[in-house]
Amino acid sequence: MLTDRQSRILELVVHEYVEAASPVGSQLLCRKYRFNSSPATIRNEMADLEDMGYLTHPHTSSGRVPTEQGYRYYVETLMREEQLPWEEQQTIRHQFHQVERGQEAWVHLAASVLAQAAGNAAVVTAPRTDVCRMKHLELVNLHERTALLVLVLDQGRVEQQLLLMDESSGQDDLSQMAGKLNRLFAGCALAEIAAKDVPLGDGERVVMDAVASIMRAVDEGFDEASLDGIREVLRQPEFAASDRALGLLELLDERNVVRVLPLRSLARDGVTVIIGADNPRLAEAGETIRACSVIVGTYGSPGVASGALAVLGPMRMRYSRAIPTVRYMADVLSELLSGYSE
Amino acid sequence: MLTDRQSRILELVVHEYVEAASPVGSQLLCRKYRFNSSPATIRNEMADLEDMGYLTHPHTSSGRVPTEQGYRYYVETLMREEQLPWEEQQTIRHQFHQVERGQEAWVHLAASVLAQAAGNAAVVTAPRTDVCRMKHLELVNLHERTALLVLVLDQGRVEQQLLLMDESSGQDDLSQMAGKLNRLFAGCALAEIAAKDVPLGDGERVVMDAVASIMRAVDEGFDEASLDGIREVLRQPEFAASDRALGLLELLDERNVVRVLPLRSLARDGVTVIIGADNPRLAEAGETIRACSVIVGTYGSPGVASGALAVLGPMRMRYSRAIPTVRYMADVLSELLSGYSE
DNA sequence: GTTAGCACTCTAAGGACGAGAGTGCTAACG
DNA sequence: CGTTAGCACTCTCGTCCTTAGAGTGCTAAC
Repeated sequence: MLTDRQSRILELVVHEYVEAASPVGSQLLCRKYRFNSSPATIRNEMADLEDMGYLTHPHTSSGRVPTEQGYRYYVETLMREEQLPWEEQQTIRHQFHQVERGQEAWVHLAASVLAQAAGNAAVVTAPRTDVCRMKHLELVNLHERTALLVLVLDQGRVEQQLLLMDESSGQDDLSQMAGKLNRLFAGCALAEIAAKDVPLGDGERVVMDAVASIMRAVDEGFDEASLDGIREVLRQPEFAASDRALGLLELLDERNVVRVLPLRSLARDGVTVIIGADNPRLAEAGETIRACSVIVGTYGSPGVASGALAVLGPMRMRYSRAIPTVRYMADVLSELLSGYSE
Repeated sequence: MLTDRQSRILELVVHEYVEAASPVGSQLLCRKYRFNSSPATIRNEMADLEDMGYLTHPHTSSGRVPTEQGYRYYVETLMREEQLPWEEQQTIRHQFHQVERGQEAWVHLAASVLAQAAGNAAVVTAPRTDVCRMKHLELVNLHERTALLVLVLDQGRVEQQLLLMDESSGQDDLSQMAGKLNRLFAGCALAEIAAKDVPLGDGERVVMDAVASIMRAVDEGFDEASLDGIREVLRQPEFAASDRALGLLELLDERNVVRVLPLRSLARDGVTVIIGADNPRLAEAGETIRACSVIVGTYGSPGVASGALAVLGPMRMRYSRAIPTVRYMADVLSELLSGYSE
């Protein structure tokens, strides 16, 4: 257990290091924060904190830097979350004001807003249910035997697929077929479609096979996710070396973030903070992410539809700000989602 | 006009500098390429080439580096385009083999394949016609008064928009309305829809207003584009300094590449190579792009539907490889597109 | 016109050096 | 006994110097 003074010192070291990004020494702490102990005392305490594993030394004669454990203790015990200032809240809300452009755009926007608000990289996964249901399908004739299947799932997610039909059929035929399939299967989950076991014609078979394969991919596959704001992270001094920067870029490709950061399985109730190699799931993700922290939250409601959101930045991150931002953003997205779902 | 020997030297300097990324001196040229003139002679020629503006000196006593003008002369006059090796061709074609996931995915894939093949960043814009035509629209009931408009344009481009209807209507009402609007307007361009001047009900008005605004945005707005492979470029030594890297990342955001690189207006017939601040349209784009080159091509056929593709990399780029890659890729995309359009 | 020779220039890498910041230890203090 | 002043020690960082190496430009000879 830490004494009050030790706590105070640890807190200040974290605070100062997060702001200034350079190791913090006993004098600085003493002067800047009007500590009523002498530098020598602080040094002694720091040495103790180091023995306990909360601080380190980059080299013999430099100031102290928090360890992973130090950050963790700070976040769990010492930190006071800042309230998100009112204007900030308004700015966030405001950006969602005029958007009515479908789910994908919505997720993009959410990631971008979160990244900006948190000043770090942000990931937002699209909302989804446990098993998706087909809401509506449409067939559009593109070219002789080529048709476009447009499949609307619950939550307004839209998937498309090209179909090569056995025989060429006009738009009217296709519309009629779509109508029939909609009447039969609208509102069904994958299992229910299979259970119905309705006899289908050749063309209908092709369509429903495609539908099934899309729905299976959505059910089993990785979430659709949008990523934004890596630039903010790369601006930080820990990524000044270009090889590190490349490492991060390689890791955080929009196409595979969710593979590396399986947000849904990382998220617990409320907001979860993962510091460095904290989490076994992330430990394999390599060097780069071990120098980073991730703050994960969820939005929506478990029964109906839900998604996850996360802020990712260097371990030296302004947690007291980033955590409430994720919290607030989760609320906003939940609210918006409830206006979106059935 | 350059003498044969001068041409030879310029060619070798470009070649060597592109490969090794460090200024090339007279001795190296002499040894490595078994020149049958002495270093001194080469030095004299180099000095002449420098006077004529084809080469420069980073500092008094270093080897020579091509200037923009030097690269341009090389590309226009000296370069022999390499034939893309057959396996490479197959690799490219192969990657398009199994894709049937709609236009957006197609464009993404194209950008990714091009980036990989050229070893540089790549941009591909979605195919489009001069004015888009609506092919089909669909209305899906999401939530009381909220409906999702799914609009399929020609070339299979799908746009979505949420609609807030005046009064709540069931899926049946919506489908009926969609049917009517399809019968009226399917195949029409924006102007033709306006010209028809059909009297519409309140709900129909809302839908068609949304349709018109989407189509206007597509007609007038920037092309949809996909970007990939910036990492390849950042790996190059010219971007080792992290501020430069950040500059490039800022410039080449997927959301605004086309703003900076208006591919369609840059492209001429065939393949266009823009070296450095060559092109007045790019000159304003700032420092970063002035150190880069862009190779632009088009695909599709002007009357029907066409798009643009580009490779972007440092000015020190392997043109003899990148140019044929763009050329070949343009052919492949054209072929694929013709199977896609009406 | 070409080339050998040479003085000159500039970079890159390594070593020396002092200033500055910080530590750890010891001994004195309240 | 906890706290603190004092001090020697360590390590970084920027600067300066030096040296090796690569390359140039010029001149004079071939």
